Amino acid sequence: MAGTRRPGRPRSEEAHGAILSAAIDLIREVGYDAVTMEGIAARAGVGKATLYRRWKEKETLVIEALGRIIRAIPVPDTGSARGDLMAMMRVALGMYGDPASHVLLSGLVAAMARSPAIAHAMRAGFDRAWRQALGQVLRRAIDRGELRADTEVEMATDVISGPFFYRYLMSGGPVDERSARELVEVALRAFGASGDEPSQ
Amino acid sequence: MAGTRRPGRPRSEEAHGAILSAAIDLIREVGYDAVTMEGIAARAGVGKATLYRRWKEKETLVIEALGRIIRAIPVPDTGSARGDLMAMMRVALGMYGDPASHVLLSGLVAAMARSPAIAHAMRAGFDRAWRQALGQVLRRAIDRGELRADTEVEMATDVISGPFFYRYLMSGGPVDERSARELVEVALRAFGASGDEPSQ
DNA sequence: TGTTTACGATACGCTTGCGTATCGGAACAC
DNA sequence: GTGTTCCGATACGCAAGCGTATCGTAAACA
Repeated sequence: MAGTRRPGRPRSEEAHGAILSAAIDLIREVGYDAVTMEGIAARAGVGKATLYRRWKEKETLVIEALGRIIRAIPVPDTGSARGDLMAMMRVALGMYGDPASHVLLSGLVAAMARSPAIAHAMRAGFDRAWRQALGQVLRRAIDRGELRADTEVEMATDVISGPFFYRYLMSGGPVDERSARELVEVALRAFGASGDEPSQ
Repeated sequence: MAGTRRPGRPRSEEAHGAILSAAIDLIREVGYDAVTMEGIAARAGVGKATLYRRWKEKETLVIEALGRIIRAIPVPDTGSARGDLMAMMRVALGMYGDPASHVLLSGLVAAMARSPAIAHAMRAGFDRAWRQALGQVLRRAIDRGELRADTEVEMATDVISGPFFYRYLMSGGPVDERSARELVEVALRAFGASGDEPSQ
């Protein structure tokens, strides 16, 4: 398998990358639904045939493109639950702070509702990376005794993640440093070990 | 103004309602983006001209249709913060429980990102009705001393609303009675007046 | 050098939805 | 009745994107 080599001109890695980049750019600009194969080809500077030689449909192309922009989220270790949670909130703020994220995220959320493959890619990518990092922060805080021993990590994760997601996509409420601090204090009150007094 | 009456056959109220119903049905089935004026007309059993006589574009038609399905949410009054919050959670469960809500909600979320008019209609409708009812529940609990006097109602609203929204549209986590109870207990620990001990 | 495959570009027929126009008939005011 | 407007239905030209096919050229291997 590894050594086999097809005759003829090999597929261009450069074109491959340019197509995936163009796809992501367009999803950010016009949203998933409005992205067309023609548009991707034009943006990437390649012919349509080059796209169809590699992907049968937009869906699989986009799934591969999503894989490119998902990065592992580094798990912060500041020594305290408060510091670690604020570090996680800043990761979220970085994502929400990019104006293009709105069209990108909402378009993909809509696509998830209609395409199980897109839903799987998003959950196994973005969502998983985020909740793994946050889950590790929470479990470490539980082990250190900063958070209640009976903390349900899944619920805590969603209590911390949900409010900004909801504000960003629905209510339009503030998604900023100040709200992040509020939210962390709320989480510490909700899940903090009894006896701990949240600071100011 | 009020007494003026145009000559000729009046516009059919029946057709008007049929069109709006058809629009909502289609948004639930295929999502906002995939809804077409032709599809709405066919589903409603009217001619396309009847649509264009009343609305210039899909956007304004949908906004009027949204107005039809938004209802005021009754503010529960069970006597306790826990009971009131659970009643509110059951309203949310009712909405999320309908499988068609997924395509409806996610499609509209995507449309909000591209259309300020849709965004306004959603925020002034669904979102406002929900957070007004929940806000009233929270303020009453604060007045009764069940919740901390310094509770930020906006943050509390989003801490309670966000997790299910996030699970429903992104992570796919459980949105059920059991999770609702967990979430209410979390909120009571986070915002409960000091000294109060959350039951079980 | 010859063979093979991919390259960018472009043309093709096809489908879908757009928004408008037109039709005979129906519902209202006068 | 007469005039006016709306009714459902349908035809129209237009634009966009689909997926395929076909150019001549470029890059690999034998």
